[in-house]
Amino acid sequence: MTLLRNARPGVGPTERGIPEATVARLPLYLRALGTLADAGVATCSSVDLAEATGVNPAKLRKDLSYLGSYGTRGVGYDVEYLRYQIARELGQTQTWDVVIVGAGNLGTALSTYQGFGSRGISIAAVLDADAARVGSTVGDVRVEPIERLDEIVRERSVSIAVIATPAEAAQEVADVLVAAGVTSILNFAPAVVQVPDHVELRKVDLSIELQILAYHEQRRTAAPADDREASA
Amino acid sequence: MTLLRNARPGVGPTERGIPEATVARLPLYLRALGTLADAGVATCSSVDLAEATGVNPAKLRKDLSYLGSYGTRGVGYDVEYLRYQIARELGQTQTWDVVIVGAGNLGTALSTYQGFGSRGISIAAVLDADAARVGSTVGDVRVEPIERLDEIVRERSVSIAVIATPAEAAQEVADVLVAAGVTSILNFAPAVVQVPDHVELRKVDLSIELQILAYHEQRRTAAPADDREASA
DNA sequence: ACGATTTTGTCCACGCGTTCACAAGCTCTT
DNA sequence: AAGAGCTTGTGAACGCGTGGACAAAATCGT
Repeated sequence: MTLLRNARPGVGPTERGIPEATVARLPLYLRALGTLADAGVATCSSVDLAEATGVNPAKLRKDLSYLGSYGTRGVGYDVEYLRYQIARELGQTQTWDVVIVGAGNLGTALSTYQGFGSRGISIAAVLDADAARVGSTVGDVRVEPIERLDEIVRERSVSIAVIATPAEAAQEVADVLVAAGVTSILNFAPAVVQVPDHVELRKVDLSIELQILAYHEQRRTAAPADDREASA
Repeated sequence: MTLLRNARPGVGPTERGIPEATVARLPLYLRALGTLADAGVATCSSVDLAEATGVNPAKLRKDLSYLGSYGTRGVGYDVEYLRYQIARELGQTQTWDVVIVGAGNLGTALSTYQGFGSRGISIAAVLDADAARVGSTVGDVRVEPIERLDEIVRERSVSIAVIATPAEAAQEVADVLVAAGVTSILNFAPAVVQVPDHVELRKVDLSIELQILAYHEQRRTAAPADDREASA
């Protein structure tokens, strides 16, 4: 009866339309479950997991309920079983080849990030437009020239890419990626990038995050001595 | 008349309680306005700005209306004037000293990020626990030993800090930061960090972002040939 | 075997954010 | 000077996400 969640009317149930907010938290649960498993814990309650992840217990249970009924009332969740189910839901039973465009500090940070491997992510290639960087090695892979981007994406059927270039290059890179068949892009460049509807685009802007913090700091310090320009 | 927005009843107006979602978009508008100003554009409509930022025009107008009535009906917004108003609202009329903990690739990427300066952000110090990194230079500043963290934060009255350490060190670093008086933290370490209520904590997890993309890719490819384990 | 205890799964109410639609208000032309 | 044409600012409806509260269900102890 609660089916038809994200379904367009008349098309039939979209089946397992997990809310975006929930999807964003699943990796968090997965990480906590891994820690618990490493510690030898076999079973945990929603309250345990909630404390380990900083999430409200009711919210956590609701999140998990979207995947199915994997818990046991009165007992809790089997750590390994739940871990597998979340990993499967996130698509981590397979390995995803990811291309990273831009071998600056950020691109290098991503390329050398430990822990992608255990989460179904494999760095297929790192590319850069700067000839001085091409040929050097970051992590396990050699830096390729940007000209090979299209070729590499097609040959290896890469569907996920990361843009870690300067802002000026972002849109052009995105266009090449889309044309080559990439359908999910993570953009770190501080620029608005346009992609077709069928391409999933997420963006992370490090500068914006700091500006948000500065806003809160300003409000904090401005609040006590208010009055100025208040009513006007 | 539109005062008393986020006010708790009986306490009096909280004055300018701008929704969090709006605050997160203001830096985006600010960047676009900078681009327009550089291009010599004196005036722009909400539709222009919306296109430049990829935001719905109505949403953009509502966002700006939280700051005040800075537009002119029938005309649009004065680019320089609006730019100044948003910058002021975000606290960019002053400069915020920021401490970066961790001089790995990510910490280095942040330290060398161009464009913090023009957004009221100044890197006060970069610190690392690895003696091999201490003394080297990233951007303009020398890398300091982690032991000096408390001292530096107190001396320079730093209120904003970035954690770019391995996950294991994150909580300990956060504790030192909070004890030293930091009230806003941006955490890049893949770990759940606990801070007191009065401290603002934002987190960015590069691995989680990629896992979310992988989820969507999986759904995309799994959808056509469905049926498997569907109804059960 | 049965009641006490624990914990899940979910209903429901609330609040925030988004978007539409339109009145208010400004400029420009005639 | 008056109307035509824009564009802002906002009221109102809607939908999503959150969290409290509780019934359903499983285990444990006696």
